[in-house]
Amino acid sequence: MAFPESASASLTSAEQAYRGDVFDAACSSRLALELIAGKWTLLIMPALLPGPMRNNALLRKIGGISQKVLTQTLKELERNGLVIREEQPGAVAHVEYRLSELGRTLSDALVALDDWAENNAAELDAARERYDARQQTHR
Amino acid sequence: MAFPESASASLTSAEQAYRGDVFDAACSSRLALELIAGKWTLLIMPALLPGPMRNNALLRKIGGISQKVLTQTLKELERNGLVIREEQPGAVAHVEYRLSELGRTLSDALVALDDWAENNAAELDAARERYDARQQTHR
DNA sequence: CTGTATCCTAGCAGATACTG
DNA sequence: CAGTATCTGCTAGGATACAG
Repeated sequence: MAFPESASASLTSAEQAYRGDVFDAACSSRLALELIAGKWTLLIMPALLPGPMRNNALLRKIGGISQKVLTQTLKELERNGLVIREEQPGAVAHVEYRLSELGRTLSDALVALDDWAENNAAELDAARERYDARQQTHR
Repeated sequence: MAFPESASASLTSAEQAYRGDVFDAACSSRLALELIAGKWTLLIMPALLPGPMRNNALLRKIGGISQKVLTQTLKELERNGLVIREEQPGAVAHVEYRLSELGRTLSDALVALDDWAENNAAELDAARERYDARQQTHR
């Protein structure tokens, strides 16, 4: 659950000493997994890879997300140290979001997934059609 | 949204020429993304990477999953052509699940995510604690 | 052993309106 | 522009019992 705390007050190089097991429901790596498994995390993080982005820009870039969910997800990502929120000085409100170092390493892995989805979506569609057609005839 | 691509031979030409955009809510690659974004998909697929597994073995290996959700998720993965379900002959019921070719390519990407989660869970924990402590003092 | 069939509930997430 | 505040529907998912 929370046994890495003893050796990781500041997390220098001793952080590699700990390795979790995602298959263990009680392991905190499960929390990490559930965070990054979120359907919006998979889009927000890669969207920030090219550079910092503002709220509205993200809203426009990520089709289908609502303002509320975007804010919620960004806040959760910030809380976990993956995204950095920065209020820019000025008269009008101006906030930028960018990836942390840690966030960038995650984004790389997520981009691979996005690419996989884009490249294999058609094959999945075809498989679904085949499966559903088979069910039709069998029942 | 159309790219020339020489992919799998089992696909029709129309399917081969298609490349999606996950940022487009209407694109079918979104469906693919949502499928693989599921918290259980991220565990089931890598669990099958070493070799075929039976229902009960998966149930034991994947901590926290229920029989119902396991069956549900496996069926959805089978429907999308990622997992193959095979009933073994015999007196007692005996079913094995294994990855398809397509599924194996996805699993590789998912394992990378699992590894990331395991290696960085401690750092996420620390970030959360820092963030929550800051909120405590600021309010 | 491998599921199916219900019932049921917490919380995710959409729509809408308002604030600094 | 960048959020917050509600209200609310939906459905993922847990518990349990039963079936092939």
